[in-house]
Amino acid sequence: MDNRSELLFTALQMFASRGYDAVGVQEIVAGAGVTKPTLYHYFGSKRGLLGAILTEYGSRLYKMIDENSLYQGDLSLALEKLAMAYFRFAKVHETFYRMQLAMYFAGPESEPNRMVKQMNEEQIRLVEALFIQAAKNHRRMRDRQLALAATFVGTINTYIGLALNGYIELNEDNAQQAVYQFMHGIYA
Amino acid sequence: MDNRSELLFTALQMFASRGYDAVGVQEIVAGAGVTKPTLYHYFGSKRGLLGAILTEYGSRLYKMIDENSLYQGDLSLALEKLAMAYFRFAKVHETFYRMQLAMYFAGPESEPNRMVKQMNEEQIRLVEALFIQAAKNHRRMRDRQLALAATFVGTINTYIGLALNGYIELNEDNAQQAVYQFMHGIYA
DNA sequence: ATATCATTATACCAACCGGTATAGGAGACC
DNA sequence: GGTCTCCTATACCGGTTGGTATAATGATAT
Repeated sequence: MDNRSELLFTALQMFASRGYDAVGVQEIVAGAGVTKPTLYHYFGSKRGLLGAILTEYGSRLYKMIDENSLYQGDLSLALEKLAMAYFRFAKVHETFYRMQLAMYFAGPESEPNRMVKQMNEEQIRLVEALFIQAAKNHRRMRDRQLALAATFVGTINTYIGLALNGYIELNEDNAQQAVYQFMHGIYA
Repeated sequence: MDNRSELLFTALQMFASRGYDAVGVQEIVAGAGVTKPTLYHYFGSKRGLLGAILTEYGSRLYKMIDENSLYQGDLSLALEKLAMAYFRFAKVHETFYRMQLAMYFAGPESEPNRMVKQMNEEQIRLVEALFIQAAKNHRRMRDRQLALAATFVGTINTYIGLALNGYIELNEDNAQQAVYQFMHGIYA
């Protein structure tokens, strides 16, 4: 693995387990087996390194959403597929998902939060597209698509958060339950 | 306000908005209008300061749960009252709730996370008591009370998290919706 | 009056923070 | 062979980190 990837991977691991601010640049380069100028050559700054991580995995996340938000008349079915895809993504990229979730809830005046929030908004916008499609058949959803998308992603993240802390598992049953709960919320 | 309270309040504010690690001890004492030895006299360390914050507000949180988890035959009603109490608490102690939520999702090897997790587990244990009471009438809930309590608190926190980020409001409607969703999850 | 004790300030510590100036090595192109 | 460009190491920067040794303060108890 080249030095750039080594740095990305090492930093992600450390940020996820101990937090962005608690990890020093020196630690990262030591863990990656390089020296500081190498890091600053590729990423320019510590922020830049985090940005590269978010860009790298963020694009995969967007792609995942895009490929799994196909509405074909059955909203429950579409959401179940999307929920399962989210669960799979969180399992495959567990470290990244943990880091991203932590930063989403981090202090609103912290750099990590600002950066992740952008990613989250794009994410919600993509999910919103699904609800906009579905709104053609579901009148009650009109003009609420953004809030619905945010709530849906929030629900999914609740489950993933619980799983990351060992309370539940990310299986098909829980995906169905999440969607079932969510759908009842819509029509309530 | 005495120096101890001043320090507690200032630190809470700063931790919530920028994160535990991003805030220096020097900054806190400057914000509180005192000097370092004062902080170390009262709290012993930066960790100790965080611990004091968690103890102070944690006890209020426990008290709130205790006073609002009375099961009298109607689980939905009990959960709605509890959800509303949570919402009120999060609104009154918004800064604390934001900080606590951030730390709950923070890296599992970070000190703040370890400290907050203890509080969270106690919290869930208290909510579990409500489900244990209710399980006498609801057979399907037996042996699942802990997971149910965790999921319920998770659901509540999702709503509070969404509200903290401006997506929804913490009103009675949303409390009812949260409980409604949650209940449908139970019987699914 | 004096001893006691909690509280607070001045001044300091080594270690580490993110970041960089300089230069050397390596492969590609001419 | 020379030179150009990309990459990386040594060594260093000022500033800040969490934490502390020492001593002065001021109120209280005797």
